[in-house]
Amino acid sequence: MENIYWTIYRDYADQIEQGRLSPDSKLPSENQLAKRYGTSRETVRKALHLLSQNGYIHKIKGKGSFVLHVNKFDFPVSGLVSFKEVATKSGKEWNTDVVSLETGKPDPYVASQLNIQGSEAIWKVVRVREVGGEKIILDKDHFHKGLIPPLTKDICRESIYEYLERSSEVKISFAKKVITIEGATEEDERLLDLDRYAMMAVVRNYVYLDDSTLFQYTESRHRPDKFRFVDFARRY
Amino acid sequence: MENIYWTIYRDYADQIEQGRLSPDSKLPSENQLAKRYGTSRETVRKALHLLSQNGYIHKIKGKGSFVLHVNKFDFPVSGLVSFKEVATKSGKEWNTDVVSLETGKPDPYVASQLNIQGSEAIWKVVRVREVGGEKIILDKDHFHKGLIPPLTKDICRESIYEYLERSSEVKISFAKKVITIEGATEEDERLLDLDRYAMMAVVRNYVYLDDSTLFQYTESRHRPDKFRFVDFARRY
DNA sequence: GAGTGGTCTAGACCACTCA
DNA sequence: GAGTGGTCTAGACCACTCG
Repeated sequence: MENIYWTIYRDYADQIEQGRLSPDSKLPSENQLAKRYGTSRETVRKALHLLSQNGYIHKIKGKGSFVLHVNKFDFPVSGLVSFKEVATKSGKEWNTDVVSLETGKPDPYVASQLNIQGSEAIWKVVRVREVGGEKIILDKDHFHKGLIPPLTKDICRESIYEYLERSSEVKISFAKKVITIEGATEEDERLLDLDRYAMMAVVRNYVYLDDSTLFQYTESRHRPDKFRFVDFARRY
Repeated sequence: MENIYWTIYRDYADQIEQGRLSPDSKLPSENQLAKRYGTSRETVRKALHLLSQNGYIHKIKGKGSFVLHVNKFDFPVSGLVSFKEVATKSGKEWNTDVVSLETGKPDPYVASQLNIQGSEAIWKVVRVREVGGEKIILDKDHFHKGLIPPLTKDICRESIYEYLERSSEVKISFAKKVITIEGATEEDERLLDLDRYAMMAVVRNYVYLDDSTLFQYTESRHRPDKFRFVDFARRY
């Protein structure tokens, strides 16, 4: 139940994702929705605004709200979605191999990325992502040790995000992604099925908590032929 | 003046961009802002929500709204910003060379991307972007001819977006970007300073109008060492 | 003219933080 | 307990679309 606007948002986001509402079809008007959910029009508008921001619908003044053509299975979808969420949605066979899970002092580069001073310890997780039988993505995660509950290999094999969200001590708030293209390293070649590719798509992810402290730095290295990033943007 | 919430948004976005409000500093409370702008709290909240979505500020319940560390000069900033906007903000010396500007029938690939049927004509613009003396980006723009006012080489050398926004017949609403990495083509090699690079970062941009018709398809091909894409995302 | 979404108001109650 | 942001309400007026 929770928030009314969130309920409305989920209702329609789910219907659109599952194709039960087809593209170009018209949503009920804001007044109708307000009556149906027993709430005020402004609350309905909050939900529709969210749907619009996330590329589910499009609103036209004087006409109504319409379902957009959503390309499902875009990888990775823009935003803060975890590998597991994306992989399971895509329906492809996938697997995560935890190469290493250790705790200790960060090397200087990571320390600077995480704004770490002095002798603070971190969790360092290295994972290889296998999709369709090929080792394609190398994920190197770094967390402030003091900020999260203890990790295990089993948790890393599933989804660290799901674990953190459930354990609820930690609230993820926002993130910044930087995408660049860089030469493959010796490590990439050793751990992945690189074929002849010499370059990698590198996504650096900086994740912040609710109180705006930086708590995670992740480097996600993708084989270029399998890399695809989708971004939906709206003018105001 | 226009909308109140837009005025408030611009006021603070400008102050933060120009560094007149330093990171971590606290904004006035929503009630104070409502008084100061002679408006209601909900309207102030709309402006703050926009600032928050765009990565300018961060709101903490019970405490207030705080300025985030904005990395200026990130190229390209997430969203619908044109090359000219980004280039001028970065302060680097830049130049646009209009390789060709023609109108006619699209080839089959572009026609399918633009959802063109039958004998509709398009504008096709090919531009080379030079930054710091190097030809780095190849932009191939395609517009439905019937949807926009006529283009000239001079307009293409400046900013097509500025021109379209001023001419006001056309209202850009939302866009979808897809980033992939692909092999360099013979055309890339001929028109750009590619050095030894064999791959390109390709950004396909699908731009829609207010009535949700697709009106532009652009392929933006970047030399990999100069490519950088930044995305700011928020959990709700 | 009826219906739609866009903006705005003046309140209300809540959960949270901090002194 | 005073102040903060988060949610919600029940209205209002406007600009726009369409028959």
